[in-house]
Amino acid sequence: MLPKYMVLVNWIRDRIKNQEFKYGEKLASEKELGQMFSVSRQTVRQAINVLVQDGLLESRQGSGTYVTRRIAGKHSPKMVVGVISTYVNDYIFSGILRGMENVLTENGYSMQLAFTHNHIESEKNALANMLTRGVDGLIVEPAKSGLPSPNIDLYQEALQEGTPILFFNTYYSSLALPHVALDDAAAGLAATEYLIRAGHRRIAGIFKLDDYQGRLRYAGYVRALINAGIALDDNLVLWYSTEDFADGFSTGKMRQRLSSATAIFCYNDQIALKAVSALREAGKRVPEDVSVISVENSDLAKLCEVPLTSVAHPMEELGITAAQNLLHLIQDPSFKATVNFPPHIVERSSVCPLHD
Amino acid sequence: MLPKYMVLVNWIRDRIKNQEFKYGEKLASEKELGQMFSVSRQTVRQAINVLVQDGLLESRQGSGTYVTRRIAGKHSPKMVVGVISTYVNDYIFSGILRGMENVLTENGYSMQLAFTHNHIESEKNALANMLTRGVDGLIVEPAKSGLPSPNIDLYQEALQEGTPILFFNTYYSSLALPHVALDDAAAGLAATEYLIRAGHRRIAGIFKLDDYQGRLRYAGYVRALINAGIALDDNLVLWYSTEDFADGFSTGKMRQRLSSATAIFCYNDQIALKAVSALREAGKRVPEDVSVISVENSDLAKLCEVPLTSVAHPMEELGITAAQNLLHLIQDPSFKATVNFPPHIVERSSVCPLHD
DNA sequence: AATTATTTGTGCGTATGTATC
DNA sequence: AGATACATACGCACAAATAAT
Repeated sequence: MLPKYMVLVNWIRDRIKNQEFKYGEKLASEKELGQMFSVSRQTVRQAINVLVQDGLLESRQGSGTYVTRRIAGKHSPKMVVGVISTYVNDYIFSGILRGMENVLTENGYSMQLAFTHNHIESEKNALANMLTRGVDGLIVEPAKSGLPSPNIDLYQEALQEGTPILFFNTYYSSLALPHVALDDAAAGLAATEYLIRAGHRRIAGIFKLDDYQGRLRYAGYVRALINAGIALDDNLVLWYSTEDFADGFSTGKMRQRLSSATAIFCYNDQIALKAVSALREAGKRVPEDVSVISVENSDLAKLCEVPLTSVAHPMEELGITAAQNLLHLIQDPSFKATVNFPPHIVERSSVCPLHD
Repeated sequence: MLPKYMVLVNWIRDRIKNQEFKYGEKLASEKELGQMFSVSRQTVRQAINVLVQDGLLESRQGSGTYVTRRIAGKHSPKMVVGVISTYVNDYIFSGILRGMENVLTENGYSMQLAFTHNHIESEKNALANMLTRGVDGLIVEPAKSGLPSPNIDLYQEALQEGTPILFFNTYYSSLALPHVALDDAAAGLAATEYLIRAGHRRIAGIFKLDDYQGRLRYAGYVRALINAGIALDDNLVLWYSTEDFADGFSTGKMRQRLSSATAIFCYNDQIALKAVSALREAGKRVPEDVSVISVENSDLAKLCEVPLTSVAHPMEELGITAAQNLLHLIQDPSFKATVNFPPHIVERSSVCPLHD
């Protein structure tokens, strides 16, 4: 049997959640509430006290009891932004982090950081932790964005509590939340068109299947082929997952499936380097026999033996934009924060024109 | 006029502060307290309620009211560790971060991160922020560790509040706080001895002056020379600061000062590469004319034109150890957390034996 | 500018319920 | 089973702050 004061607590809390009692609004007086619920004034006070401790209500002697104003009110801003990313060691992430950190500290915010290693369970823990602890906003690179997410309820909960969320690098297509990312479809399109312009027609593609970026880059790749009137050959398309790569991706499969291609579009620099070694094992030279293009433009791409032509990732700029837009969102929840960065190809020496 | 219940609140709070009421101890019953202070039981309850909300007391129905048992400090554990580092983009830091993050999340902690860019003022802000917000412990790479720090009072404040502090990479020699770092003196010693064993005697050194690591590596360098009976030539020693490097360190000075050296010990890979280009501009070859050894063993050292022989930095291991030891310190403030990692030279091709 | 009604804050007395020892 | 302690609940009175008249 729920105590009377708890019944009242729940009644008020529900009404605040449903926006029926809006921020800043004045509650009925203690006497009135007591009459409404046929309880004593002391009981009403006990209920109100719980919600004051919770930070949902604020009592002003002689005036009344008010629903706490979220913006510019007493509901103290924590000045902390939660950042959840997939990988620490990722080359791209250190650039993004640099950008975010500059913007956040300049604006007096500090950053709470967690990594998911692209595991759903870690993401769940990180989200729960941030929500419990309380952050003013979340910047998240979702885990396994290419697959349906079981953490959607946690994201919803955060939104209901008024915590703005901004995705970066990738996003869940099923959630209508803002994101800041490289335009991955355009990147796939541009890279594939680049190969087509160099005369290639048998163009293979290697894509990551559990990240939504992979799907989008694949979509761009397919569109480029269709636009050029080239039939899509499923044998030339290879999908891999986070776990595949960790297990030591077998290059045997690569050699076999890609043997007839004259060019390969690779999901990122890391997999591109794997592809290059696989090709070398098969006795093929890059770029003379097979051209390779990738996405990321990391140090790896610059410094490896055959410097890779690659679609640049706007790391630092992306981090800056993400942080700025989240801060906007904190001020104004209706702010349109989505940004897609157009791709930009950095030419090096891993692609050459096809000559038969 | 203070309300009666507040008088009681203060009375109890004082007694807890003075250890007169100890952790876990049972308080007098509400009725008794009421009689003692000649107030009603309701008033006593109101006072107790304030302290329960404060986390100082805990009421158990049917049993009594108890002083909250707490772990070595004023506040309940937040399960958050603050990490303050100098640079985001630093190659070493991403490895350290990876190690720390793994340990912290495995133990249910989250990480609040801030960067100082090696500026004292940023460090001050970061520290103040962490202390205000409340963290269970701090892992700090101090800024300008080679110079006297004006932030010492903030560190003291944190310690007084019972927040353990662990330094990493470097430390303030004036503060008796634990640290986890590469043994920089031993690194300087080992690297210089390596050059001496290769027959070099005119060995220059380039050191960073505002980081304590620079001083220690210099100390190791000097010791190696003395041990080998080589007189220290001040003309062969070059000092630079964070700001010098940011301004675009002039290679002219380097060329001039180092012209007579046959080998150079460099503070890190970054400055070593600067030195290599300076030598090249002066028409000297590395390693044929001048040998170069550095500290860091970054990707840069591996991938640059003349791969650098370098003292390896135990990045990930250091991060793991730092996080583990901080967690130990949180449990047991008397834990000896200091670790100095022995240096370990990775041989590449930037050093060759002296032949006249 | 002073008054008054309203609203919350403080404080007490009492009664009953329920968990613990 | 009984004594004790906290939990819930009601009623009343007055103080202090606020807002409207």
